[in-house]
Amino acid sequence: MNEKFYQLPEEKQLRILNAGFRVFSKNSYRKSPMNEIAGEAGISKSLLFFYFRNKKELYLFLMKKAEELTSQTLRASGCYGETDLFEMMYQGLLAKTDMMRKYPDMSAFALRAYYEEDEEVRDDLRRIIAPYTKLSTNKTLPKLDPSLFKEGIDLNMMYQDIFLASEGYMYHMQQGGRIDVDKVVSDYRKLIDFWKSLYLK
Amino acid sequence: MNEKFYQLPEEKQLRILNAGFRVFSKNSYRKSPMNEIAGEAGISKSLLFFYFRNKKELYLFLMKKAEELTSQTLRASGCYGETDLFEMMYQGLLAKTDMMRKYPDMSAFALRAYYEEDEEVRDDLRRIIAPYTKLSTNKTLPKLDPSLFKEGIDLNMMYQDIFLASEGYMYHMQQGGRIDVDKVVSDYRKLIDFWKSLYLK
DNA sequence: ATAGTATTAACCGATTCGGTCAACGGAGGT
DNA sequence: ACCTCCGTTGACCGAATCGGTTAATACTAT
Repeated sequence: MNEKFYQLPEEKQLRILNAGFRVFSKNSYRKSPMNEIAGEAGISKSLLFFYFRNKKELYLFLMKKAEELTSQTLRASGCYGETDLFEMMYQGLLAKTDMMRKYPDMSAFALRAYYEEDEEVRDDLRRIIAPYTKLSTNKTLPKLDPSLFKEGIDLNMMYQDIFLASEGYMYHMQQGGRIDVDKVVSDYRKLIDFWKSLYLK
Repeated sequence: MNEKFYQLPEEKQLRILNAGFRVFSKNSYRKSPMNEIAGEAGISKSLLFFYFRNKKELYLFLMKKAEELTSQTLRASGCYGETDLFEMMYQGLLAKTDMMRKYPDMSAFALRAYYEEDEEVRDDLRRIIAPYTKLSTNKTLPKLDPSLFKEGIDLNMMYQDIFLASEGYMYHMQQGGRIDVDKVVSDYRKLIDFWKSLYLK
């Protein structure tokens, strides 16, 4: 892509990025026209083609950006340093919501790109996603200190419970256009506290 | 639509329905071509236009079919007659999985149609969805007998927990192509039993 | 004015779209 | 063998859309 893109005022860069995320997240790669992205970003199609040589380049650029932003945000959130399982999940969701404020459609875009099958981009796509693919084994619970939890609790089931509910939250957030992010966060915090009182000694 | 459609062997009807659900669920109404649906169903585009006068008619027919099938299946599942909250949710998920076996992409289609904004179908769509819209207040908990549950449990939070986790399950099921429906059901059953041991006296 | 840069309208050839229509093929009936 | 009916299709149409190019415009600093 054209280096000039980075010299743009940040607000304009953001508009273009988000327009790309938005359009590509709603339809497949092939069914997402460049002029629609340009229109959403408030620029002309020609200018979009000036910054990105072709559609494929823009698409892959967006994917790289998404991967880079998520891993960076997640690392900076401190959720990996958390020892308390519940606080760790809370920090994780906090990080995600922060990103959703700045890039509302990025996660939807990434999710869709993950399953994109179009031969024009498939291979290069897999190459970008590859490292992230193995990491998605987070359905299995991390190591926990059983002495912290009430007796008789099936920790495996507990983790499934809170993991699925958290995913249900994320699902809610992405569904149906705009939502009150702050309310979601505070609701989730309440749920976390509920779980703590339920499971912790 | 053409009455001849109903005279088709059921297997062929099913193929056409599912092809429509599939294609319309992956892209917006405008970006879902008729020839793609025909190809997916294994018939020619001409024949598809023989059964359905135009794209709009097919789309609305599918929506009506989806609404009709879900409400009917849900009613027949007996989940409304259940008094036990947990068993009620289990029956509800059972009904949904049964439908997913026969119409794998119907719920994804219905979900997407719910937010479809294309002016060509928007108004007629709303008219079909309207009754179902008010009903979606199931985020608030039904009436429960507190004496059945352990003391000190915040029933409101408990319901949010299991409701969200259930949605997380449904989310899992729809995501990422084909999955083992039977495994999902048995996993969910385990989770239900876990909740019972956790919350019930 | 000038030079350089950011931005666009207009255009191009190729493809796709919704929809039509004449024709094909097979299964009786005569 | 011929006819007829009917499910089905390939070929076609005009319009729209697509990715991408280019020549010209608007803007800005000198």
